[in-house]
Amino acid sequence: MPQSRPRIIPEATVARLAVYLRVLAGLADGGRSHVSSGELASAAGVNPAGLRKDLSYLGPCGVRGVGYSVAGLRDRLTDALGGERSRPCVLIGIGRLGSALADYAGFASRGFEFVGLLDTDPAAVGRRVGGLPVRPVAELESVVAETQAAIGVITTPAEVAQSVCDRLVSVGVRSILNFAPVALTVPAGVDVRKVDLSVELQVLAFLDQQRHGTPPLVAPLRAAQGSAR
Amino acid sequence: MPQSRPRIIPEATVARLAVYLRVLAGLADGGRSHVSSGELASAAGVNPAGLRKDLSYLGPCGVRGVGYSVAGLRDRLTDALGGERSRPCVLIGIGRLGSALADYAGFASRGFEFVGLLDTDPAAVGRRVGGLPVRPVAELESVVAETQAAIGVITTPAEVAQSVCDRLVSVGVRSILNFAPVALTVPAGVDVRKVDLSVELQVLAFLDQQRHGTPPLVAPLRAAQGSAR
DNA sequence: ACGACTTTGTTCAGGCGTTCACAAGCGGTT
DNA sequence: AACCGCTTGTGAACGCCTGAACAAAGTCGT
Repeated sequence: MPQSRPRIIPEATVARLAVYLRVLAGLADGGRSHVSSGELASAAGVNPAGLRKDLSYLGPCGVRGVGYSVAGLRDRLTDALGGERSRPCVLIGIGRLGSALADYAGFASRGFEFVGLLDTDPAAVGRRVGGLPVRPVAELESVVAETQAAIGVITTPAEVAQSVCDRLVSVGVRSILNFAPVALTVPAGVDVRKVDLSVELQVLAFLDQQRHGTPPLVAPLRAAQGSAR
Repeated sequence: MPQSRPRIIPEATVARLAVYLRVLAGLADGGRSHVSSGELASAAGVNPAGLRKDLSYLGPCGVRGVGYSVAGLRDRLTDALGGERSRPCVLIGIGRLGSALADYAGFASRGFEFVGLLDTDPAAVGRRVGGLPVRPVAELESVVAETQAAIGVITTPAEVAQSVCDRLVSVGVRSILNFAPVALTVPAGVDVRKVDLSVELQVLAFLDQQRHGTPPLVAPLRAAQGSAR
């Protein structure tokens, strides 16, 4: 028997699998029973061949000549991405961004449930956000212990992000989503993903400048060089 | 003399340059005059050699044996990423996430200024968010024309994101940052960057399950897989 | 029942990004 | 003035991911 199931899946593929899953959920709601790789790829914004390669990491999921069963593939992807069980998350830093995340419906529908909201600001503590009371950040350790939170989301100012991260790790959180604009250092065995909104805008600005009207910007020290394009 | 200046800069490098710039700004505030690649790389969470390679796309920026001038490198990066001029942005979809972005201080400090906030909800229109009044989305075209907005940020529900995107493109916006969970299709010459919060969480969930739930299946040839990232 | 069409799954080559290792260059010291 | 240590900048190898072509397989029509 081939034990080819637990093939290692590239991280880039995992991210796309999550996108496919969302598209499939929409198709299932629309009553579709089958999809071709071409249609799925177009809806997800990727290459059809790449999509088939991504899915092939899960083993054969489709029927040749027909396509993929929407419900079947959805279930298989759900499984591969961690099942349907609810994943408890704690969120530290209930500012505007934190509040927005706390009651973003897109999380709950995918099995991510916020079970703890923490903030240092006494004015924020006690407020209810998304049906949950904000608690003082001093209770971080006890909240994680009570709720068995598996994922920590950091939306604090940059200065305190590392200390919050350290405290999360110390009580057993191994998955961290970081919105603070700093590079967190964590011990091996802990996964950190960083979302950096300013960087996204700055990449767009760079691409626009590069493509559009590239003025011959040159360092004042060196002589001017042509800016071909 | 080599005229190697307009080397193409990989997009991944551009994203990291933005991170270096932020770290340098912090160092400059702290009064530091010089940094080594090692220290900068550690603060940015990347490999020192990779950092030097990234910077080398801009031409020689450092002094051998000494390091990089904090102020000098900061200015050079600022220039490379589009200068210091303010970039006007419009934001469509003033829900909780949109409101959070609208007065996020991190954008303004990097030259990104929201000049138009748009929403369909009549209850939202007229509210002031971050010192700017919310206007009806019907005025999208005129707002972009008035303000010469260069970047569009979409935080609408998924269903209307494509139509908003089309309208932005039709009035000349060439850079779009999309928070809606759909793949936008745009004509050539338009750049779209997508931020997908659910996907980030789902990747974390997958990595956790993979590491935590399957010890014996996959051969741990590379033991102690560190996940520094 | 058979053939042809459709669509998947896989294999192969190409490009890109990352990492390591070394030579070049500058400042400080004797 | 020359040497030495330190740091940058770059060239090359490695691995990963992406994109395209091909074979396998199942279904529909006749």
